[in-house]
Amino acid sequence: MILNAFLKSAGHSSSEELYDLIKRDDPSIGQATIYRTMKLLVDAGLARSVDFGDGIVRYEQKLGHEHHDHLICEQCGIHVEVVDSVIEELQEDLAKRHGFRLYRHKMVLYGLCAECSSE
Amino acid sequence: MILNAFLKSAGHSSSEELYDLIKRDDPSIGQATIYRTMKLLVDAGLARSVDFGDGIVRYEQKLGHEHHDHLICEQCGIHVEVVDSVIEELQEDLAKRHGFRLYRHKMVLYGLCAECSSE
DNA sequence: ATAGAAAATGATAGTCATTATCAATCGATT
DNA sequence: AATCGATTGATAATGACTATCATTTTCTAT
Repeated sequence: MILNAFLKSAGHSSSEELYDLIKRDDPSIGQATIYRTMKLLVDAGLARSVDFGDGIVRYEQKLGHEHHDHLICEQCGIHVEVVDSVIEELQEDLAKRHGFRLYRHKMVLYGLCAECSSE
Repeated sequence: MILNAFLKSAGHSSSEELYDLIKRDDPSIGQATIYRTMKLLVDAGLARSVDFGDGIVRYEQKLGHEHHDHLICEQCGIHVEVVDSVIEELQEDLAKRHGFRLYRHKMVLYGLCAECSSE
């Protein structure tokens, strides 16, 4: 049921948001179960957690959903998924230059989207 | 007093860490004051807050301390400040390509440092 | 089927970093 | 010195999340 709600939800949902959704179908569900299940989905490789820096863990689908970074508008909150393969390579190089073996990275770009810029 | 402790502290200190330091000189100080003051220092342009993704806000000096990103060893926790001007440019391009005006970004690379790799 | 073990659930209390509140103190200005 | 606003420290509150624990629910072996 939780998996279903998660898969149906487009974008990046928090456990809290999913809880509100699922409660509509089954008011008896507890939020601890949502938190637990989302962690399980991450372990199972179905979900990936993302950190936008606001203290809330959001989840996005992982299946057929390649790695990407995020571009967020600080005004309206809209977010775009982006990837730049050159940046990815340079990150590898950068880490290697410092003797690090790179496991993963987090990159979030904050700015103003076209809409909000023109206002 | 807080500013002093912050300036003396090398690297990235949390309010909590600064509190422990300052308490030694003045046990009467309250931690709320540290939290408040660190925010003031950020507003005043003396400090910059950094988010390593562990739920703790750390502060670094801003004066004469250019923008940079972070490379963190997931084993021993050591962190290195890095900059790659090409990456920075590409981030600008990337944002522009999506119609965004870029204000700032956050990039944290997680991996294993040379030390920890060789163990 | 069925008893007994193991896992999952919901309710709720607890964490932990941070923030709000509020009375007391400090400080500048008259 | 009196006044009024800003700052402080102590403490309660917040909010996202986690731990606990008694109670189902779900296996699994018989």
